Amino acid sequence: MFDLNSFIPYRLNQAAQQTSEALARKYRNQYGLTIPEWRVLAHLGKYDKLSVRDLEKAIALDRVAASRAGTSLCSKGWVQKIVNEQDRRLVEFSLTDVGRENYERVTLLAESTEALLLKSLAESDRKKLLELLDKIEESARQII
Amino acid sequence: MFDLNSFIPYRLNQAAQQTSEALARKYRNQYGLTIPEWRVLAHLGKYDKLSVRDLEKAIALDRVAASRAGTSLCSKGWVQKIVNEQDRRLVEFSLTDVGRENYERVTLLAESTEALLLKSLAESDRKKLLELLDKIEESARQII
DNA sequence: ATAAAATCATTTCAAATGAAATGAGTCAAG
DNA sequence: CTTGACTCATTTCATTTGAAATGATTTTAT
Repeated sequence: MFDLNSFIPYRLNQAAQQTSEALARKYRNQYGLTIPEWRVLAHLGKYDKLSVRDLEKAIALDRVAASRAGTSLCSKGWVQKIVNEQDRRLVEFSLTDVGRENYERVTLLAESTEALLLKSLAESDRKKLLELLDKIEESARQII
Repeated sequence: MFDLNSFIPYRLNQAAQQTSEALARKYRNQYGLTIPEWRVLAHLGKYDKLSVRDLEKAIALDRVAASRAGTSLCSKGWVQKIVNEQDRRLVEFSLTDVGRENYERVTLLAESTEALLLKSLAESDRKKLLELLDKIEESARQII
């Protein structure tokens, strides 16, 4: 008998949704941040300068969402947009000083929330999970 | 240095999205079915009679989505709605004969697609993954 | 018995989303 | 050079989504 509760795609969705909601509540309550904004922030913290296209590729936001999240972070004063002088089609997003400070804080919140999510898992489980997700994503990409 | 790619909530989202998209393509191409419709179908295959409220609780669709998916399956002729005579607020959804036939077919497609997703995993990995997702979901529910 | 509160499914409407259109800039071929 | 094909970010607009409103029914409290 088919059981949705042991059907991996469904369970991945459930787990993703539950964890995203938990995280989203934290970000929203403490920083008024959405998940797409957080992703842009997190990626800028690591890569310094990124165009909308870079973001689209790197963090699985479509370009409209990436553009909107970046613009919204700009209006918070956390991010600045600078047109690339070599190629004036490109808009480079980067963290402001305030953005960098908040990046540090939000990252701590993200990490502590992740720790709560993983509290009943061993460190080896975390590695194992990432490895399994890698394989599943790889297979998913091959399905037409 | 914080890395989004080893951040569990992000990776769960990625994996869920990739697998859902792969599945959704299959359902849409072969049966014109959406994911919410498939979930309702799958659950009706197992539980026979379900109200919108039952569906909401069981398969993580809000009641609007559940109602819409059920109604849409009705207009395909796969599902019927019958008002419960004991409690006339309740609308019981159940599979028609055609719906049951299609349930069998779609379930096979779901299982074969799942097998493709898991092709590089051992059977023990599948169990392990479900166990890890259980624990994470449980923890997520506890986060305010 | 009756009124108020609660529960149910659906509808409505405003917000979120994303595909296609737009406008700006670059590249490549002649 | 100049034209036409690309590539980029943003805007637009139609669709999707879900919170709140609605209308129907049941339960609870008096």
